[in-house]
Amino acid sequence: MDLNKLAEALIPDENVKPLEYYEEKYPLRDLPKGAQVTRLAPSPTGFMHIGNLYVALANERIAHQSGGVFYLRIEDTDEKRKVEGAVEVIHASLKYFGVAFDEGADLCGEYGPYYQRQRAEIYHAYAKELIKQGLAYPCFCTEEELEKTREYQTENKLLPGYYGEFAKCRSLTEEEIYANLAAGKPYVIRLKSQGDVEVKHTFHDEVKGDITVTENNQDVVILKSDGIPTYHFAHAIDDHFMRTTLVIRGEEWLSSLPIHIELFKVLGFRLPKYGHNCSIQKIDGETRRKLSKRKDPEASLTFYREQGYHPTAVRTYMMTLLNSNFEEWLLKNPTAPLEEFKYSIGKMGKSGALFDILKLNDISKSYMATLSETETYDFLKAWADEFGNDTQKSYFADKEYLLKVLSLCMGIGGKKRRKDFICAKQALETIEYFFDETFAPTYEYRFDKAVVAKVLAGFKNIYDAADDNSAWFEKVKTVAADNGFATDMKAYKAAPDAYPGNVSDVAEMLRIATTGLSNTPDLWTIMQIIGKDETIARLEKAIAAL
RNA sequence: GGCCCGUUGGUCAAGCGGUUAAGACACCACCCUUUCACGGUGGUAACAUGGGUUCGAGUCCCGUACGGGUCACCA
Repeated sequence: MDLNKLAEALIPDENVKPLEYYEEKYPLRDLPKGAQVTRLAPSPTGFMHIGNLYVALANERIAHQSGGVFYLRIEDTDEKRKVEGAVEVIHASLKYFGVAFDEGADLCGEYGPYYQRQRAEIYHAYAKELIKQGLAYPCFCTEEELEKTREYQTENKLLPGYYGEFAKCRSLTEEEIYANLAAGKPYVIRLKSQGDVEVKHTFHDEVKGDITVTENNQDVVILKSDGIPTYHFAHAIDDHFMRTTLVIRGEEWLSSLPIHIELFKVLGFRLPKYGHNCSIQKIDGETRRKLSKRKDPEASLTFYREQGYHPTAVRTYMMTLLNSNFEEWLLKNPTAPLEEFKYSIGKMGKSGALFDILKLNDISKSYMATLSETETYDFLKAWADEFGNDTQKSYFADKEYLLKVLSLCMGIGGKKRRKDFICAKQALETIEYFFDETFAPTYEYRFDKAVVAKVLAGFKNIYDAADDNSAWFEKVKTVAADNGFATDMKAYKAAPDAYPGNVSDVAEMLRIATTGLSNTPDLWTIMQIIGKDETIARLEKAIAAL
């Protein structure tokens, strides 16, 4: 068979350039020794998974730490999954979490285009070359035919797929091929695999260590019937010409690694290094599974923006999942920028980690406690402007008042900062009681209504907004004593049964009455902030509600 | 089902043939404290399982179980 003629019939020369052209156009990058070129290559589905951030962060760290390049390539070879505006979503959401690309889609760069659909010519040039070499061929099999052989294979417990004797179109005669073409039959281009599944090699994965990989024997499709490459083929071509040195990607790719190895080999390209990371999982009843786009809101990056998690907190949490020695570093360098941490690919977990929102919350709280009240104000305001409801937005009308509230809740000026805020949404919800329009208490006391009534009334009668903190507390004690509650904690602990309760319990009643909550910052300051009239009004309201 | 990967407290995890098996989150107790927090101290709690190899195994080997991934003209 005249392979040159076949290649020309399938992919005419006028549509492609000579191979040398591409090698010259995309030269080896001039980078310092040891610099890594990494990438993120998502499909433009418009949905950004937390796993995208995870793997993006890993790639970004490696590239920038080594003085290399981190770029964005859009894998838009699947028409069905494409969504308008998806690339903006990718940029916007990753940028929000502090991940920036050096080059790539919608940015400048010498190795583009960075959209795979725009690179058709390169794929065609190399597909043509493989055809010429007899390493690829057209396949006219229909979906039904493929389905039938698959059924036969499963029935007979054979390895399913298009390979060896099942690769019917491998042995098409020249006449048959041209007849099919003349008849206008749709076809794909398949790799003529040279591999043998019985042959195993050990392969060094940057994350998993030494693993065994079997040779590929599948005649995988490299060009679909619409002339668009499959992921596998595009991956080999793109990562070669974009001069990627290290591919960190999800472990779902591990099983197609043999295909990629063969593809790089037949194309004459040098294989990049690979690291396959595990996916983030979630416990669902008894079983753990991947965080699911459909079932788990926290799988989506937009979730964290909507909840108002600080991007740095999310990034910090991702780092703890990404590198096992990160937390230790963070403990020693609590205020250092995350970039100073020496990220190491070898320290990535080998097994899938469970997503732990409690841990995220803890990290968030600690991070929020490092902000000043004005930084917090700005952060909360930005969130409220975008996601808050109207009442939450109204909190920002009186900046001075809000700042006082924030400074109290954050423990500004105290010896140690409070850690009341997790995310913007939760923060605005916890300060609701400072605002009349959102003060909607459900009073839940741990004491008899009669006792509570006496305590509240007693306090109301002697309350004076002019009292300082200690004078104020003396009055709390007075009310406590009047109702038989212990005012001396030591005495109380020595004989707890001798009293109905202690000052702490009295303070709790007052706290619930004025805020609706049993857990708030310093009560005296709260009363100062909401003011005398409001304090009295709330006490009266609470008494009336009993 | 075949192939590949994995399995240390509830969770994230150190560990690289000899350790009282770190640390963090969560939980509990106590301390500090004029109330709520913060903080401090301490505590409960783990090497999936059965066989080897070895003077000695969480660490090496084999089997079993369980979990994950994958078997497309999707990425």
